[in-house]
Amino acid sequence: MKSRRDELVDTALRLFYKQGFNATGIDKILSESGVAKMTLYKHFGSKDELILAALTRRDEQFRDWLTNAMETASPDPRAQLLSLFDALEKWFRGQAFKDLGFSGCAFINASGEFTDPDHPAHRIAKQHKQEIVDYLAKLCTKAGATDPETLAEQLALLKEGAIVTAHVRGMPEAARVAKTIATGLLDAALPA
Amino acid sequence: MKSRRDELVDTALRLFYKQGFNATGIDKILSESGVAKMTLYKHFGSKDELILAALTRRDEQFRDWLTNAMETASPDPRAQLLSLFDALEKWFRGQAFKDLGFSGCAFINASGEFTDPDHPAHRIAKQHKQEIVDYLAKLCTKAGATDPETLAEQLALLKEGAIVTAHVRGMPEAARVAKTIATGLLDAALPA
DNA sequence: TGACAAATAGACAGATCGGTCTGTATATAT
DNA sequence: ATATATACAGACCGATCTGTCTATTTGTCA
Repeated sequence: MKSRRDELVDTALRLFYKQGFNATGIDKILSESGVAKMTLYKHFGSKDELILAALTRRDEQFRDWLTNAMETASPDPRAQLLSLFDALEKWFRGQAFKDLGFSGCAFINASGEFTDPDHPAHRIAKQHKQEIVDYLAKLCTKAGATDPETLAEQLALLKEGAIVTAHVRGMPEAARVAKTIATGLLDAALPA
Repeated sequence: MKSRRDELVDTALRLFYKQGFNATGIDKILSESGVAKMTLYKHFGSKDELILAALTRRDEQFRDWLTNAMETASPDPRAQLLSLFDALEKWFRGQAFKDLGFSGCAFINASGEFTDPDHPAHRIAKQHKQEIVDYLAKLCTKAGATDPETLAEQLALLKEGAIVTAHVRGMPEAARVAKTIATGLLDAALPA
């Protein structure tokens, strides 16, 4: 059973993601979640704190989904790395996070609204991206890459490019463009 | 000499870019530009129209800068394509658009605040990205690529990945990560 | 000098914002 | 049954938002 706090965070995440952070008012979150205003301010000190809680929830949710998708795709680390882009395409096409749809990356969006790198929301975004790079580097090591960190940075950059292209241009097939490049990188960087 | 309209659009672009669209109020644009409110509403029917004008200005400004940087870098189309990433790194480090600094891509940011693909701001963003792809495809053709459209899409995706990585993670060296990948793509796709 | 266009300052309206407060209802546990 | 914690509804506050209005000033051209 969901707590009132969970109800708030889930509703906030959904609205922030679809309509933006600054454009989403407290009152809309309250009416859509059916929670009273005082309850919000018992759990969170301010709207800003609710934003951070929503982003933290998204971080867990997204990385759980991604690592699960990649690890169930294949036992082979090389194939797992490539399956990243298959998972992305499903996301772009609205087949993951069905209650949220696809409105780009919540962390890229947050960094766009809070451009100051010291803003807490921007810091969470940076941390989220770093954790994904670290996860990819782990897989690259398992796959036998001689320079797993560099390879992970390259794959992560392809991921970001695919997300932006899919969202701004409405082009979910960007995932396959990225996958093609990634295949070439893995062929060159991994032992046959 | 700058018209009052230009003064408004330039100030609006600077504030929208640094602080976000929804977070920037009309009054701040007016006070920083020294323009009266009625003058704004004579030139533009609403804040939304000013947003569109600012994005349109940014489109011209950015593509002028980019194509100029690439075409002055070398007469060779292959080298021009690679110099895209040198230009990006200068941008990331704040050495281009000195009055604006670097706060990510204004069009990615706009798409993040106006996620609806039918929103006029999102449409302008999509169009901006498409025009850059078309320009890259033209250069790829000149460089002798057998499939210039695909190559252009790949290079554009690398560009988007570099921008996001540089902004969200504060990592201007992402331009070189992208350039390394691009070099491999060009080596494989262009005649020796 | 006089007419006209454009921009100015600033009050104002109506809505919405984030956040505070009071008072009531509900549910659990002793 | 009573005490306690939690959440409810909703009024309320000051600030801010976009957009409208009036009245005044500035600059230009004839």
